[in-house]
Amino acid sequence: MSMDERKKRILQAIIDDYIDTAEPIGSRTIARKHELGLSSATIRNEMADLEEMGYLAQPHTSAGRVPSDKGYRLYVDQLMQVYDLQDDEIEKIKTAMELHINELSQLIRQASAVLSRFTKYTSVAVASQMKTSTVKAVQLVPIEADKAMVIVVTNAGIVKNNIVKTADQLRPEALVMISNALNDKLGGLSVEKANRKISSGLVSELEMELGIRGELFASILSCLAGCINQIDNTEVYVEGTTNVLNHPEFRDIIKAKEFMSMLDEKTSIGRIVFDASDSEGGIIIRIGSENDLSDIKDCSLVTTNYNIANTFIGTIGLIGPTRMEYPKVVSSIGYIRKFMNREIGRFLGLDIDNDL
Amino acid sequence: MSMDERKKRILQAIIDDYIDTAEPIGSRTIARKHELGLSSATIRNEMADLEEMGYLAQPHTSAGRVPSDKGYRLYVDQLMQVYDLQDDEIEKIKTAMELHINELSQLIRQASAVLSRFTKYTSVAVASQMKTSTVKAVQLVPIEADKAMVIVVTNAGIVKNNIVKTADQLRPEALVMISNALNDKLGGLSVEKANRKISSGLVSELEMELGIRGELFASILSCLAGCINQIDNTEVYVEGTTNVLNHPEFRDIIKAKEFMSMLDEKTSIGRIVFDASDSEGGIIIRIGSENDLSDIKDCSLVTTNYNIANTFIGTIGLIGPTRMEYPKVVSSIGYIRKFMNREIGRFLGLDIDNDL
DNA sequence: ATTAGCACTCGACAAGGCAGAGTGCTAACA
DNA sequence: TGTTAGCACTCTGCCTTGTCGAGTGCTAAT
Repeated sequence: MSMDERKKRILQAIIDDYIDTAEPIGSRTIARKHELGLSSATIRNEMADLEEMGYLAQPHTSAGRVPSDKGYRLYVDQLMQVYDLQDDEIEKIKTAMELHINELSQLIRQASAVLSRFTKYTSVAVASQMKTSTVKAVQLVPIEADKAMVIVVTNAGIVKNNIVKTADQLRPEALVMISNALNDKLGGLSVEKANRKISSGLVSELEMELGIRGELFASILSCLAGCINQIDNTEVYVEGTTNVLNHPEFRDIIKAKEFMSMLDEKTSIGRIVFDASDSEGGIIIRIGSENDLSDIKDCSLVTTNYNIANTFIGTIGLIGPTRMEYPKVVSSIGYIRKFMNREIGRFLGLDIDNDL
Repeated sequence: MSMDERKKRILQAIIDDYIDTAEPIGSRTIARKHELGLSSATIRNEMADLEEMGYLAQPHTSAGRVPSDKGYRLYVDQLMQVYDLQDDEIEKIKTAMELHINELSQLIRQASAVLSRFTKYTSVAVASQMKTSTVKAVQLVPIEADKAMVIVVTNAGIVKNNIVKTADQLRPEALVMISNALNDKLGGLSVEKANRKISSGLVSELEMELGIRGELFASILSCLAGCINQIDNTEVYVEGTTNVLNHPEFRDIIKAKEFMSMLDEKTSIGRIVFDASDSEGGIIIRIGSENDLSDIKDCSLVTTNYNIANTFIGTIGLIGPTRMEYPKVVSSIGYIRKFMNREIGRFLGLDIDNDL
């Protein structure tokens, strides 16, 4: 039995309908609603074939068919029709993203929120893998006689700061000296290297060069190390969790609860999304059991990476029932991705100008 | 008809049971489970009285009674027995709060999360009303030739920063001058006053004093204004939304959805929580219709303020069905409040030491 | 190869019946 | 006079039953 063109068209029709209605689809429905020029009986036979081939499943005898994960896979790979965002939809996204962005994380969160509101699914954004980031600037700011703020800026525009208690004897001028020395030593290093450098004798190195007693600024260095470690922390933003309640597959409150608890585990969902992301600019679709975690074996994940120039910054995606509106989801994510890349570039001052 | 002691004990028994079981309570249940030395018939008569007086309600004839808002009010005011946290519970909270706190907002979020996880209700924390904050330090940090970071620190330890594009001609030394001048001018001012000062001719004032052309640093000032405005932004943290799904009053998915959507409106729930907060150290309980917003007329809100010395910083609380475990909730919030106050003090370097 | 027809299956839904928990009322009791 | 026992009544939840509609597989005719 082979997968001929007719079977594909029937499968497509079934999946389209099922995505729409969430009800098992019967042969008559297809015969009526789609102009395939076939009777319900013929379609019935084809459907039996498709089931045997594993593309469809039957909840019970004498119900209609529902797509299997394998069916969805064929659908997203070959059958579904590209959905072009309408002008007004693009406008809607654009205005929703219109916001005074002050921090990179704000942009990411905003994008995540817009995506989930627009698609009515749950969005997950991971700002991760800052391991590739490099330290751009280190600065010490005196705040009070015995307190200073340590600030680290990375090339990706991430800013971390921390207040540290300093020795009373440290005068502001000394702070400036230390600050400059730190910039010299750490500027341009990757986060990992900077960390290693701090923990391997930077104190005594500076002690010699600056002529300041090490114990006076040791606390500053350990605080700095803390900041740098924070950079490496992957942040996970989940938006629109309540959207799942709109989908009939989560009508059962226990299912809904499971789903939401799973999303509350930010780190694990972050890992899943991150692991799902792949290579460069593509949009990755993971359907049901294709996902590693069994918790989401009834869900699909559509993700993409956002980045700047060639630096990978993070992943953003949507999660929903396997019965997802793939065409719309894919184009939405594609658009948001482009939008984010442009905004991030703009935010960091790289004037990349591509039209949207 | 008066509210004698016996009626109170019966009411207490009913509410205790109802909080436990979420089922309407009948006279026989009370007679059996509580040692009141009364028959079900007597209790029945008393219950009829309590209903007439408005403390109880009946879902329908021939069902048991449920407490009304008025009943809960009497309960929390006079009847409920103080719940003392067990040693192991305190330990649990303490270890959960054990965390390297780097930012004030992190502490608040953490406290909120712990509270919701411990009580199984939904927690809301508002870090708000920074209007009373004053500017402690302003700092400009050069990042690249034509970019600088503007940093503002307040007396409450809030830090905001922003990157700004500067004129090429501004040398780092000029930045230091401007920075110092800004500290002079704005240090100690309230957020509002600082804002007003910036917008009312600070540019020309500095131009004169420093001998630097105003247009060179106007962008810095507007960026600074942006930072200061951000300080004023109230942040709202909601944790444990999925907890509501555990309570039978939200078994209906529509109710659950309503509740969650309401919580998604961060600003409005923030306002409600904030409005509910009152005066100083007390714990405020708002039961059902006592709340201003009709959206939560089936919910109770238990809130308290956290602060440092005498400066009000924000509000934290729990939201759940009116059928709440008030005794446990109240003592949990009370404990978290003390804990936060101490940690905040410690974080800001005021070594207040009170045992917990 | 396709289609019409038919018998069969299964879930959804409404109607009816029953058991259990609770009430209000009345009359008896201490 | 307050308390209690007893009884008739009511309402919900649950289970059973019957019916309807959508869907299927199979067979025979086209």
